[in-house]
This record gives sequence, C-alpha cells and structure tokens, in this order.
Amino acid sequence: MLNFIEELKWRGMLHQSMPGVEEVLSAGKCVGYIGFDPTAPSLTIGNYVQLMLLSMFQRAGHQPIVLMGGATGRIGDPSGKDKERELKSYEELDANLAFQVEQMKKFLNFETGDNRALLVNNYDFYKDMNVLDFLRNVGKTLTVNYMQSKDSVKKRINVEEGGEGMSFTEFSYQLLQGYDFQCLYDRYNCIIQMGGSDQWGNITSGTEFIRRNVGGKAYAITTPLLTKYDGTKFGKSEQGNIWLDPKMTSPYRFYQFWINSADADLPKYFRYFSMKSREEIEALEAEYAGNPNQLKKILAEELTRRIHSDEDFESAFEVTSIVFAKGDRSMLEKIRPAQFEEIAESIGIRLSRQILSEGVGIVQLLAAEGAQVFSSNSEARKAIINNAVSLNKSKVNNHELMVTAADLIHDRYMFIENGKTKKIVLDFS
RNA sequence: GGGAGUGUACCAGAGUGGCCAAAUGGGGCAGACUGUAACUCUGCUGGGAAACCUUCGGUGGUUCGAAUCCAUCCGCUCCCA
Repeated sequence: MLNFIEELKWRGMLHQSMPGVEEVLSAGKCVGYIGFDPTAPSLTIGNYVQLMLLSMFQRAGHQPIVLMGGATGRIGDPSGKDKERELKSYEELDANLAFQVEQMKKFLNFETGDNRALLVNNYDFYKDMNVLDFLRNVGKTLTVNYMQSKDSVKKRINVEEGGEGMSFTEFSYQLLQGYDFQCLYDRYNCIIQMGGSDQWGNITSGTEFIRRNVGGKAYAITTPLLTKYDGTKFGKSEQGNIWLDPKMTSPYRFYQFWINSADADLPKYFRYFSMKSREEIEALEAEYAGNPNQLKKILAEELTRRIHSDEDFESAFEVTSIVFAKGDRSMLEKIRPAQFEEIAESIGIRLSRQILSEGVGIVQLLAAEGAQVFSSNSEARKAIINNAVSLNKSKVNNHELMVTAADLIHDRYMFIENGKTKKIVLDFS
C-alpha cells in the first residue's frame, strides 16, 4: 500500500502541510476531502491534478470525499483571482455540477470497499440556513482581522499595490469553505483537507473552524501550483483550456497537448500525472534520457487511455501518425476512405459541397463561415502570404488560388495545414 | 451625502483637436533554424482587393475635422461623513 505523504514528496506534489499529518495518516485510515466548484461544464486537466491526489489518497487506504461546491460555486472563490468574478446562474451551476460528478466517477472508486469515495454537495449545508443562523453560527467564528490577513484577500484590498477591491460576497467565501470543513468533520469525521497551494488560506480557515467550534484537530495539505517551465499557467493550449470532456477537447487534441508540451516540463508532468510507480517512472526517465519525445508519447498514451478510452487513444495515435507524416498529395490519395473518415472525425469540419461548384478562392474558403480555419479574409490572406498554409500537403504560395472539386481527395476531403501543428480536414460530404 | 480620480485594441499602457486604426511592452499567430520542443532572429496581430468602413465606457453636442473640447448618463477606485 502507498505511503501517501512519501508518494507526494517524491512526486513533487507536496507544497505545504500542517505538522502532525504524517503521524495521523500512518496511524490508520483517515478521511480527507477536496472541494470542486462547478464553474464550468467539465473538469479541466488542472482539476485532474486534484483527482490524482484523491486517487492516491484512496490507494493509500484512506477515504476520499469529493465535495462539490453547489453552495460555494454560487459565491465565487476569490483565491488566485485579481478581479471580482461574474456570478453564474443557478441553472448553469447545477448543470455544470451534474456533468462534473459524472466525470469524477471515472477516476475514483465510489462503489466498493470500506474506503470508497463519498460525494457530498455543500449546498446541503446551507440550503436550510437563514441569514441570522449564518451570522451567529458561521460568521462569528472568525474575526474580520483574521480573514483580512489571508493572501487572497490582502491582494485585492491593498489598493496601492493594484488591488481592485472585493465584494462582501467574495470576502465571505472563506467562511463557507471553513464551515464546509467543519460540517464534514462532524458528519464524516473528515480531518484532512487538500487542495492547490492557492487554497492554503481557505483550508486553514477550516481548521480554525474545527478548533474553535468543536474543539477538534484537523489538517491541511496543499500541492504546488502546477506551472509551465516559463512560469505561465498550466493547462491551456492555443485553443483554450484542456477539458476532460471529449466534446469540449477531442481526444486527438488532448493527445496532442501532451505531445506538444515543452521538454523542460516533462519530468514534472510525468510525476504529476502518471499512475506509474516511482520505479517505473525512474526507469523510463533513465531509458529515454536523450529522447524526450518518446517520454511525451508514453505519457500522452497513458493519459489518453485513462481519461478517454483505449479506442480514443488508438484513433488519436493513428490520426497523428498519418497527419504528421511527410509526403505529398499522392500519399493522401493512398489513405483508405474508411481511414479518412476516422481522421475527419477527429479534425474534420463539414462544409457544403455547393461552394465548390464554380470554384472558390482559397482565402474565401478558409475564412468561410463554418470553416473556422481563419476568422477573416485578411487573416487568411496574411497567413498564405506568410507561407503558413498548405493544401493537400503542398504549400499554397498564391493567395488568389482557385480551389475546385479537382482538389478533393476521394472526391470528398481537403487537407489543410496552418503552420506545423494545426491540421484540419475539410469534409465536403 | 460631500470631495478627488478614472474608463483607450486580448492585457498593460501612451496619446489631450487634423500627421490616429491609434506609440510602446506583454501575450497570441506565422516564417527561418529544429524534433509537432526550447532558444534566437524576422514578419503579422479591427474589417475590406481597394476606395473606404467600424473602433478609444454610453448618448447627445461644438467643429470643416473629435480618442482628444462641452453636456449628460453609466461603471470602477480612493478620501471624508
């Protein structure tokens, strides 16, 4: 069985922890939780780090609780945000929450064992509470002074340093999160809260709640904020966030995200995301020390298989090998129609055949509504003039080129590349 | 309630009557080099083939001409009460 803290340490996933956690954890089964606010209809690859944490916690024999922020999501966590946030509608939040819960089920064991994961919604803690109860039972716990001393609050309040101010609503967020912890402590004997390092302040508010209101002892553990080697935010690609929902980020794009990651980030990513053991990971790193691309492939494969499926990986892998192969139009012609269909499924965009009937300018085609390759004619033209665009594996060097049905592969597809990594199949079905 | 500021493109931020589609930096995209990496260098970064059109919080004015002046409204911040 895993030693939870040891595991976190060698993976570089331990940022801060309260003294005494190690002893408590090694003394036997503990209950711990991580909160997730339903701010989006899918979890992101960033949330996945927290799921890994819960998963390791579970594999170490402890019991994880997923706390869904039905209530806290309605408020908005100010941590790590330099601006007040737009509130989301209740409908949207409820829908998001349902989607995210579905995704969770894939990564934690909610079904069997005496340490099976529990799912709790903090809306249940508040739905029957009125304002006076809140002020007397929750608000009374912490002083404003204490709450103000938290980093996330200080940054926003200190105007000399560019703080933008903060509404009372967001200021109260830490009260909710603190009270959450207390409720879980009461109901499930939950004594550990985990989270990203930006959550430290909120988590320690929770341990204060438990100490003051029920005289208990609870602990905090945080992971370092995962960043890219250049210090920028992890988990965004050119096209935006990397979601776990295949409808929002296709398995192909998910696979490509890892293949495209920087060499310098790889060791860190491997330790954060791979379920492989320490021995396996260290062996792989030694074996492929001079070949980071191979390591990227191994990690990309593992994650695509786990987060999506074996079939999704096979498909993403195959599409990648075809689409990135060197060659010319004749090579595209050799691809079987059935296989082309699979490629189109990953990176295809459907267009009406009609626009080809009389021939269409390459610029107009690529900027066409629905083609989504470029957002305007001039953008498309500039890209072509910059030598960035290929049609059926050959560079387009004339922005007035007319495209006709003769340019179709298998009388149906066109293969467009913008730059080296952006590949699109136009599907004139 | 009183007072002082402030609002410019993805972000930061200059511009204070024409030379402004708007400096500069960051970010983004692309090209060269490579390995679908990084570094470096180069180009592009509102729309339009162009004439020209739309943009500097909103509206309405002044003017031959407004991001720039005036009025008014809205948002944000700070100080006093």
